[in-house]
Amino acid sequence: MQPAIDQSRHRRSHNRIQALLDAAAKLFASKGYRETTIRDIGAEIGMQAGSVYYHFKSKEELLLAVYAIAVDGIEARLLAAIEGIEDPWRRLEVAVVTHLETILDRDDYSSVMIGVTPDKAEDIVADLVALRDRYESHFIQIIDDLPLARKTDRRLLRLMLLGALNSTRNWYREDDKSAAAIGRAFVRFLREPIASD
Amino acid sequence: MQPAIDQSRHRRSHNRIQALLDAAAKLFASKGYRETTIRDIGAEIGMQAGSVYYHFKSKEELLLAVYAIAVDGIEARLLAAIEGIEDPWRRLEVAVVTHLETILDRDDYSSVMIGVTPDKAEDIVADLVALRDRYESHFIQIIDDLPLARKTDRRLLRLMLLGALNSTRNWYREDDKSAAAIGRAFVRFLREPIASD
Amino acid sequence: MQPAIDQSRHRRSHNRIQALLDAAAKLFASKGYRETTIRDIGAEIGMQAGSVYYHFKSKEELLLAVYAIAVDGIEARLLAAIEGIEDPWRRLEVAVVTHLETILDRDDYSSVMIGVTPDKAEDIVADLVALRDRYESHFIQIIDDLPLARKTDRRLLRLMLLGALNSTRNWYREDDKSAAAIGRAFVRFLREPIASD
Amino acid sequence: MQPAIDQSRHRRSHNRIQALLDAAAKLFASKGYRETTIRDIGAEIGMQAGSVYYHFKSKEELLLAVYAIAVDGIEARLLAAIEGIEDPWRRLEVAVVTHLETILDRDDYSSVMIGVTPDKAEDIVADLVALRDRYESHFIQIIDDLPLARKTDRRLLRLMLLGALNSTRNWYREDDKSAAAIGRAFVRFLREPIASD
DNA sequence: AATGAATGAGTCTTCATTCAT
DNA sequence: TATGAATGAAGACTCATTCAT
Repeated sequence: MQPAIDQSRHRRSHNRIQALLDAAAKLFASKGYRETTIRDIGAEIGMQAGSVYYHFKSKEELLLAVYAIAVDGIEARLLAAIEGIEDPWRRLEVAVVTHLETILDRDDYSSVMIGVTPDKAEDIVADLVALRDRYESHFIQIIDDLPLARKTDRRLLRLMLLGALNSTRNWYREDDKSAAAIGRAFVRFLREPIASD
Repeated sequence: MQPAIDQSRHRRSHNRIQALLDAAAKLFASKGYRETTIRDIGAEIGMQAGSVYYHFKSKEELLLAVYAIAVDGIEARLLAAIEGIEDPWRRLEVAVVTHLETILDRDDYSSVMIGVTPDKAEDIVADLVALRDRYESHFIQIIDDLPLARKTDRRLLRLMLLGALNSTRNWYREDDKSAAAIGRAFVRFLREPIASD
Repeated sequence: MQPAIDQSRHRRSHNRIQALLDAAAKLFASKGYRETTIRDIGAEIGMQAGSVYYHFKSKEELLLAVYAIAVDGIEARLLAAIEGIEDPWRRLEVAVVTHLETILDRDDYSSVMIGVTPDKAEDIVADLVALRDRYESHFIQIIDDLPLARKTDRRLLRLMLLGALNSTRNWYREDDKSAAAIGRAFVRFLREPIASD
Repeated sequence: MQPAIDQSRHRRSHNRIQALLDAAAKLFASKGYRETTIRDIGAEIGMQAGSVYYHFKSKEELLLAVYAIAVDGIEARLLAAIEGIEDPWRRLEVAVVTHLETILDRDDYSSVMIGVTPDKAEDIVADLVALRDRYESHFIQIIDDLPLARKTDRRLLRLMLLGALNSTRNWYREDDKSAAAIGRAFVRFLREPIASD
């Protein structure tokens, strides 16, 4: 008879948690983990610092939650994007473009995952790293499927590519080329000989 | 006859500043700027926190000094390494290898320059950025000299390369391939077609 | 029926702020602004130094609050005292006596206003001065209403009187004449010829 | 045989002490005792903070020295000024004008004496007060010599006058009336009835 | 007579966290 | 669910003072 009440409660609570996560993601992404205060996060959604602790038992826990959502999101996007694509090089290109679009379109969650190094939160480094690894495993797979010259160090290739990709957030500006264009260019640099003659 | 006296004086004081810089570089590099305490730095060389301020007027000033030394050092190494090399691709390779050897050999100073983003120190962002730019300008030059296919976006190429290079510090371990090997591989990935057939 | 609950809540919190203000007023008045520590103030009411910052965002803000209360209080007393008095000289006398009674009865707030020069708190000098000016404007008015010999420099007269009044706190002791007696004497010195013959 | 050497030494040292005193007086007068750093004082004359301690064994000792010189100076001026003047009211006027000219002409030493309350320096309060008292005793004398109406509280009169006089430094500006004019006005306010009719 | 270096106690302030309500 | 109040540990920085040289 009154599930509505509970539902609304749940929903409301869910909303608050969601709001909290969004606020945290936004601030962690823009100012950094250390530089963001629990107070800042609360203020963002009109909540008192103390209240945050009703939902998350520590700042690190909050970071972990954001990280988890980030990985879920970017991973889902990636898988959806490459699904059904057969050509290995095409798969890579799509994966790269998708990755870049996600982190450069100022998706706060992914930005946190890219921008906050796990070691900022001592007690959960392992979890954070595991999360990242889960996501990067897809790139391992994709690169493994590439028809490459014998002896190509695929690990190094992946590391080079991801390093380049993730550092785009340090210099990318709104008026730059599109994320997609940049992604395609990166793949082309690797695939086609860039030297003239 | 006894310039030694003056020298010892100078040397002692100079040593303390040097020790301070080394300690700061070490800690900034390993724990991060924000995460490092003036107390930490002092303790590292058996000096009281307050005493640090006799030599540097603020934590930011200390960071700036470390940054400056870092750039002086890595820039000098780079220029020395590529001097006299005519072939443009060879120049790039040497530059890349030198850069990597510097930052991966756990040279604390360079690590700070690579690892500490300028915006962590509000009052000196500009100086920090200027310092970085000075160093990166050499890569602009080197890449400009490369004989590349028309329409190659050289800026993007540089950004990709430096991004990949600098992110090596996030995954590089002692037992990995040598810095030189990694550097050469990176250049090869760009220069030669990696695809089979 | 139980507004008491809300009241007690409010009252409790209000009490802490009040207690804080009282403690600050007391210490600023007796030891001086610079000489008083946030720790001192907290200790006075059994509060941790850090906790003070929950209520006031800086030491200066606390001083400003004390100043504001001081002016509100002394101004209200003054206006109440002279209200309805028609005779200008009588008004002055009452004003002077009231002023003196307020600051000599060891009213901590007023003592802060009289004893702490605005320039001790850089960021709020202007506010402090404005507050003082608001109070002193009443004396300007009162002296303006006095029937004085042509050419009397009323500004100088006010400055002389207030200077004399406010410096009483430097020498006044409990066993001295009463504040009222002193005030009346001061006015008499100005109004009646003190010279014999 | 070589007193010259010693003399020059003495003289030189004397110069440094004098310079130190002047610097201290200047800074204590303009910024306040607490607000002035030993470093500030040293810097003013190109001397290291530590060196100050060769000449004065503590900051308080330095303040005491400044105070003493201040009193010697202002007292000498006062005595010289009133010497030979017979008329008691004229003596007062000259004393007042002289006092005002000394402290308003930005004589740093006297400003310190007027502006720095003895209690800022715990260990030497007594000495400071004694010094002040010595100077003020002359005003006691001068006022005692005034032909005043029976029952005039001469102590109160002196306190009022000195209070008014010394607080001029809080509001006096360059473009104000001259110190002498202000002094004469103050005396007139007391001597002649200011009321019209 | 003066300096350079360092000390150590103290200052304001910040912040993650706790907890009674 | 959430708040208000408070804590306590830590952090950057200051400054009178000391002392070997």
